[in-house]
Amino acid sequence: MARYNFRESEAKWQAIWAERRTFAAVTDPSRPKYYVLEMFPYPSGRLHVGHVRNYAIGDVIARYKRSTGFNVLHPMGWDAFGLPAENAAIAGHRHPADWTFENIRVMGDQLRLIGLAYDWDREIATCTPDYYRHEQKMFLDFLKAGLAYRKESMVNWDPVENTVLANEQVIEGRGWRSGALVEKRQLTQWFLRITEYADELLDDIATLDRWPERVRAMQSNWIGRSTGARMRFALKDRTDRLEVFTTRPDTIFGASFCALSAEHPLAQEAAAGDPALGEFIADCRRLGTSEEAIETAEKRGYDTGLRAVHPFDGRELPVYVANFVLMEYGTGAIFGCPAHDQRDLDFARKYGLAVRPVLWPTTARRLSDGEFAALPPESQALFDTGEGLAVIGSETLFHVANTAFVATDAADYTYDLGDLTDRPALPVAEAKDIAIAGLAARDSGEASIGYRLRDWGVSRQRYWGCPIPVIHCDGCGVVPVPESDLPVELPADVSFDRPGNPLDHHPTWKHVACPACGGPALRETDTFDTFVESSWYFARYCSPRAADAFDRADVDYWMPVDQYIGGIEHAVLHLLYSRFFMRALRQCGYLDVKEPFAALMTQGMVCHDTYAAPDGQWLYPEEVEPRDGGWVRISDGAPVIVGRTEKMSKSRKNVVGLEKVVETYGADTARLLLLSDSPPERDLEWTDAGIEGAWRYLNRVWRLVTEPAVPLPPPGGPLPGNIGEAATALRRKTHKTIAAVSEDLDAFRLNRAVARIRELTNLVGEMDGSGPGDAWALREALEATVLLLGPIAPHLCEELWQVLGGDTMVAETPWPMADPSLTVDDTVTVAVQVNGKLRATIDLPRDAEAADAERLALADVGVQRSLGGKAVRRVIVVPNRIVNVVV
RNA sequence: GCCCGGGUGGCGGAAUUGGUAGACGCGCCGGACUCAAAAUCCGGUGGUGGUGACAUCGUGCGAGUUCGAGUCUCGCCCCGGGCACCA
Repeated sequence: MARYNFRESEAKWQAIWAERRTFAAVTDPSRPKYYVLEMFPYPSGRLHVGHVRNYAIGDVIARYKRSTGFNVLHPMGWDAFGLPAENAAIAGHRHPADWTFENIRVMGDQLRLIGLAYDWDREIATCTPDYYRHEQKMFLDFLKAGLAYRKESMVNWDPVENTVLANEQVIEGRGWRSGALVEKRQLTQWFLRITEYADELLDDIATLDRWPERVRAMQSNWIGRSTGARMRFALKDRTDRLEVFTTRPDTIFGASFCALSAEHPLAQEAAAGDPALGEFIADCRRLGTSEEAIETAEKRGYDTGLRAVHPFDGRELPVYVANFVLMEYGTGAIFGCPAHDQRDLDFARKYGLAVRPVLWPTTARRLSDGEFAALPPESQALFDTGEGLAVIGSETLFHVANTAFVATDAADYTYDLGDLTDRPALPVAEAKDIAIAGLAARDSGEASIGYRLRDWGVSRQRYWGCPIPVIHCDGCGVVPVPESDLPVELPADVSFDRPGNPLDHHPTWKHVACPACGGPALRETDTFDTFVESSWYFARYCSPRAADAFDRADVDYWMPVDQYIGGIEHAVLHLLYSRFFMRALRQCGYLDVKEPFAALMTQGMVCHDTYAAPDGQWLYPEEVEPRDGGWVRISDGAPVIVGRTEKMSKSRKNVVGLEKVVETYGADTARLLLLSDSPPERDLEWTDAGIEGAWRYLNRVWRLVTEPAVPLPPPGGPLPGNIGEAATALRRKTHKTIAAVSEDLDAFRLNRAVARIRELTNLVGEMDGSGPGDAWALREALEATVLLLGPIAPHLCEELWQVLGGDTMVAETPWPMADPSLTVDDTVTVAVQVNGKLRATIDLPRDAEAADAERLALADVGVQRSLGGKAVRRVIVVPNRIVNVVV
């Protein structure tokens, strides 16, 4: 029995696809386009099977869309700048470029090994000047458009490495590599004005109807728009006023204090005359970022002695510096309303500040004098001090003690303001409007919107990134590099023998003549955050060799990406930055796209069991084997602890090497397992049994095609006149499968598509070929099987297509069409229920009359038995589905 | 705390607009072939009771709507992920 020789076939077809440039995409406005893209990888070393799922999913879609007539763009490239290359340079004394390009070569070969239908002619690497020169030009245009600017900001500074660290690189307050305590340092950095587009980025999420709901929610939360008011409090004995931001202007009558962030200018000023306050502010700074402060979340404050005057009732409110007020949000100052905000209540309880309830649940009612008199004295005391008692319904006491009442839809407003007195069941939104109008009338505030989103800091004190194309001149200030001088290339001769940014240490690179005055000047030595490169690479693929960033005809044709596929870990940053970048580029006239990704699919992780040796060391799967019901280390027979199944990662060593799998089972087998064992968006468990099962199935298909039950007629022959029952059944199954698989692929149900094809295979396997027309039906079924399986197991299917006598490649053969007359059956099996319980099934002609269905159902012996002679009250007939007899 | 997902056999997972729950696969059990094994093929496989046809229970829990609920409504429980002193 011959086995499929995948080694030979896979190499052969990969060579043919490459040689014929089968998957090269050509702009052709006369044809419908389909752009499918998987998030490009960072070339960090080697791929394992877990990395490949993403690409396999995209490949199925690309191949499927191609065969259904779309002009498909499916490119691949490298997100090639980044810190790991520099770390490798420091550790291994290799140049980051060498290290990066070596990894690109290795990983490219790995990707080619699994037969992905990429247009390799469009391959790009973001670390090449050909790529990043355009990014520098974009930056200069952003600068002109006011979308890029410089400002001082706080950064995480590693004093040992002399560099800025990203938040993710700070672990428990220490640098991830040096272990040094990280300092907060004020640095001048470049920012991109993403907040300019905050509203648009938020509102347009509604148009992303083919994005996962959770990604849309995460983006919304990240932008974090909240509407409210800015309001100003006069300060006693001062001429300036204190401005605060609030989302709840309707609770203003409950205000009992104001609070400032430690960084607030007024706090700083007050600290100048109060050393204890200065100490407190320093404390806040220190604890501000530590894990401990966030864990305990203890509210702390310090009275500045300042007094704010309530704009409506003239009460004087103490002004505190409080550790829970953030300078970066709103105005860095708040008013505190303890009765209706939990944080403010916690703070008020700690510092003995008044709690003034001013609105109530609509289900509460205030007490009559008589009821009040009947209350125990301690409750009356609470009410007198404004702590608030009321009755919910007629029973429950409502008492503002340690839980603030936060109304969201409507409330009974009970404070005294000419235009807002005792308004029961007032919608909160309306109350806010009334309060804002009151503020405006007193020149004390107006409606305002706050965002959580901050501008994007893009400066990194790093070598292996895109140089920021500006020059600093003592006389002229910041001078953009003239476009004719682009690209600003990274110098190759750098040294990593001391900490800090090699660009800064380079003897000559940064010394240049000022483009404006010609005098001596210094280049910017910071480079861009690598998220900048990944914010526009997908558009560059449309015209990867164009002299400008984009060829308009190409980018207009191909963009947006029709289907983007990648990990959920990029749900916010990469996707949000890319959405911003398209808008910014549009504003600067580069292209006319707002949303770069029309549809997004976030694939699940590939997981595997973990193995640990007795000493706690992780072991690779190939280092262990099952023995006597347990697991042991192969080298010495030591017992192995099988840990829980986790995402494949090098650190846990629970990875399966790509080459190993491809050598043992072939690329198609690996692809089949990755695509069929779970829905794409869910996690998938890689198991030996799973890969064996996939391998077994492909061999079964191989056998069924190469050794059919009866000799197959030549391809393209006419349907024989005499077709038996078995052949007709197979034909129906074939056409139903074609229809169902097409639907499943359109809906990304790859696992179900595979299940459908397997069903067809099972029926093919049952055919003995003895009936009239069997051979013809078998050929039809096998051809369909090969074409339907083509996107999933492309090498095997090309090989089998040849066996079947195909004169084209599967990759260039149109998707099979289902014959609609064969996708519906003449007879249907209808379930018969008695009182909703299944009692029998009957076969009926399709679309039988309800009366006939009822008659035949009642005639069924099983139905008669369970009726037990009882009178039929009612019969419900759902055509072609069910008959329910009610007794 | 808030926002998203989920909860179905031993396991991964199917199930159209409410209409035969468990497709397909893995595993397991039994059998065929073989000196034996591998590979392959055939049969079985939600629980309980029954020799059996069959009965009965069953989609996290509790109610409800309906001729009929995995699916819809209300109230809970549990798991996973994201966000969070954001005023």
